[in-house]
Amino acid sequence: MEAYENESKKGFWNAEEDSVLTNYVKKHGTGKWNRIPKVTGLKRSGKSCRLRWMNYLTPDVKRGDFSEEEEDLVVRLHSLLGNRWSLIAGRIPGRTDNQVKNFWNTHLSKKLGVDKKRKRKACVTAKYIPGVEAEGASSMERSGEGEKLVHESWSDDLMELGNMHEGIMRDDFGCSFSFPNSVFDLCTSPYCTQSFHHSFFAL
DNA sequence: AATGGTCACAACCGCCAGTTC
DNA sequence: GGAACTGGCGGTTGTGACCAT
Repeated sequence: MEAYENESKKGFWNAEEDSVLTNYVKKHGTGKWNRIPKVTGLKRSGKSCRLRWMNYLTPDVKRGDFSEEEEDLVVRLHSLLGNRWSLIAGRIPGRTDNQVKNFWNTHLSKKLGVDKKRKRKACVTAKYIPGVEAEGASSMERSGEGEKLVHESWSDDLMELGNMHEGIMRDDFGCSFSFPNSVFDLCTSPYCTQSFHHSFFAL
């Protein structure tokens, strides 16, 4: 494998490489990315192949400018999740984490006057609330821990949001607060769908 | 037309967590 | 238990396009 890594080509992909990668994925499916250079002869690392497929070649990936709806969604999700680009992208059909990240960095952070440094590592501890957790296993649920760090980058915006919705989130945001873990799933659970979701997205 | 600055975005890097042996 | 491997994530960089001078 080292040999492949060492002779890996870098930089932009060409049409031929795209074609080789696309054919491989069509035939074998995704996963086992490190096999691709060996099997196809592509002079790219497995990671590079994965990235190229995920961000560009996947059939359902949407190209072009973000719509106003998408932009609005990114802003709202970012205020909730911080720089969790993969989570944000997961809620925006056809958009990848890289697209969302680039869009934020080039458009929205400028537009909203976000200070990048401010967003980093505002550590908050959340408590697991038995019974509140909705369907769907979460890492917190599985861990069985009473308290666990669940998010390292809750932004100031979320703190403000929390204060505005204290019926949903508790009011002691100084260092810890109780918070349904399913919020991580961005309110697709019954609990959140009925409460947090409506409150939050009605902002 | 040439040059320099800025912008947008694709791709890379380093780190971490999960899995396998 | 731990080393090696693999995939995923967020941050950063490199490059081409565009614009102003």
